[in-house]
Amino acid sequence: MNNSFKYKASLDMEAFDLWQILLSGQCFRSAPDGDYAIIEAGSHRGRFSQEGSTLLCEVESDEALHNFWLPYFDGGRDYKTAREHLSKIDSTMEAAIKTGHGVRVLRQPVFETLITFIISQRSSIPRIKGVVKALCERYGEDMGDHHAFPTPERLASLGLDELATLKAGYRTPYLHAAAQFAAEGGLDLIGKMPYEEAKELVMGLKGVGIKVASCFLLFAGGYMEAFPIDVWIEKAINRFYAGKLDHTVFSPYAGLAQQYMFYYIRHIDGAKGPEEYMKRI
DNA sequence: CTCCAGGCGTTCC
DNA sequence: GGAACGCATGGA
Repeated sequence: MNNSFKYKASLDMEAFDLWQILLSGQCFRSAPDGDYAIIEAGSHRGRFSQEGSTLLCEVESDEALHNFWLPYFDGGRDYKTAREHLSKIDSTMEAAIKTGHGVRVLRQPVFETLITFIISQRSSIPRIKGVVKALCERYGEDMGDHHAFPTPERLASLGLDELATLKAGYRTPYLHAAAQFAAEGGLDLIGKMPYEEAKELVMGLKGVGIKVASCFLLFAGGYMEAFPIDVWIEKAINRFYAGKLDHTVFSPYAGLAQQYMFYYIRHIDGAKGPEEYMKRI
C-alpha cells in the first residue's frame, strides 16, 4: 500500500535549504514528519530532509526523482551566479541573500499553482493548506497513500454548491471559472508564451489579480528571467525599494530577488530553521 | 467583541 | 487612473 517512499537517494545541493524553501510561502502542500517534510505536488509525494548540503530524498522512483522532483526544486539553475549578481546591488539585498541563502524558486505544476494561489488570497497559510488538503482528498485521484491534486476536468465538473463545501468562501466561483478555463486548454501555453502575454491571459480570470498572477507565473510558469518589477508589490519589499532603485539591475534574476526579499522581511528579526517549520502546522 | 490573513472586484471620483 | 469599500471564513 505505502510504496511512494521506496526509492531513497542523497543529493549534494549547492545553496539549497529545504526549510527555507518550505518557509518561503511558495507551496501549500507540505507537512512536517519528524525530521522530515512530506511534500506533495501534482500526483507525486516525497519525503525529504537535509543534513548539511545533502538533501535526503525518499520518493517513488529514481525516474520521479530526476524527472519530477529535481525540476520541481529548480535543480538546473546556477544559483551561485544568481547570488553573485544580486549581492552586488546593495547592502540590503546582500543581507537578504545572507539570511535566505538557501531559498529557491520552485517550479510547480501549473494548474495546481493557479488554484492554490486563488485560494490563498486574503487568507492565512494554515487555512490555505487546510482547504487545499480537503480539495485533494475529496476530488483528487487516490494514489494509495495520498491523493493527487484534482484534474481541471474534475474540478470543472463540480457545481458551485459542491465546491462551496470546501469553505473557500467568496473564492468558490473563482475556482470554478479557473478550472473550466484550464479544462478547455487555456493554460496550455503557460511557460511557452511571453511573460506579458501569459500575464494578460491569466489576469483575465475572475479572482486573479496582480498578486495571484505574479505568484503563479513565478512559481509555476518558469518566468524567473522575465519577471518584471510590477510584481514588487509586497508592502515590506516596497519598504526597502519602492522608487529607490533602477529595477533593471535585478535582471535577469528579479524573480529570485523577490523571493530572497520575501524571506528576509519575514525573518529579519531572527534566523529560523526546521524548528519554525515544524511548529507551523 | 474586533482585527487580521501572501487580494480582488466594484464603485465612485 | 487612483482611492474607498465589501467580501467568506476561521483563528487570535
